[in-house]
Amino acid sequence: MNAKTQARLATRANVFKALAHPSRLLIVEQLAQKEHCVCELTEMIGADMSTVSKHLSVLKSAGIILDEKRGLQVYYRLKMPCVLRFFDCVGEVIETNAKEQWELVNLP
Amino acid sequence: MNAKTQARLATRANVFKALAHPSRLLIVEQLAQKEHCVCELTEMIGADMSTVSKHLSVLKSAGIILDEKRGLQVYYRLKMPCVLRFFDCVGEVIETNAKEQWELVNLP
DNA sequence: TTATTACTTGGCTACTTTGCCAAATAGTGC
DNA sequence: GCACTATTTGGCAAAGTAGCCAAGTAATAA
Repeated sequence: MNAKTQARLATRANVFKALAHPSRLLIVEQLAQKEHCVCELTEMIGADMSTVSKHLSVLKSAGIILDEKRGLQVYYRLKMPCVLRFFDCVGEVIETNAKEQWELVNLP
Repeated sequence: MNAKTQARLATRANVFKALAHPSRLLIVEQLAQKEHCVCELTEMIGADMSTVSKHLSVLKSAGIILDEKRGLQVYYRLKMPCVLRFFDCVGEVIETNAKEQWELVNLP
């Protein structure tokens, strides 16, 4: 594998890494509905605000979300709505797995 | 956030986690073309075979790929081709980021 | 200016992931 | 049976990630 391929794969892997956390998926789902300030997302997630802020910065660095300061609050919104298309397939993968698990237990 | 939502998000995050590594992305890309045995993938990735085998087991546990033993070799193939749809959007995210970086440097 | 609110950053510990090596397993052929 | 090849598994050290607290920054308001 050459250096260019290596770099391309690492860049792509970073986008997946940014989405590979339950709290960050919740953030993306919520921002898909409408923009939210950090305090609202903190409330939903139920973690320390500093923790949520760090999750937001991971998503922002990956280029998935955007921030805008308005007064004291910082509002975040989805920058790349195409990531939502991922979710259908992920759901499909999970359903297939669940079905196979079920069939393993309930043998005919 | 209730326990059910928590569980749903954790399950989904696992699928993204499985894809969040350059070597595993290469594996998915290659298996999208055709099935490959572990030795071929090891050759492409250029790591220890035990390392590649562990990457394959991560993808298999996530339900993304399938294995089939034929003689001495184990052949892997893509089980959920829908994950390939992710790649277009990831490419879009990366291009947008790159363009913005470029504009930051080359101010008008 | 000081106080207050909303958020981010630094620092630390606990936990997880990665990758190599060595050992174990499973087929094949003699 | 034995040797050989392809793959998986266990164990360990190094690197990376997550989350909390405390300290820092920035906007607002008194």
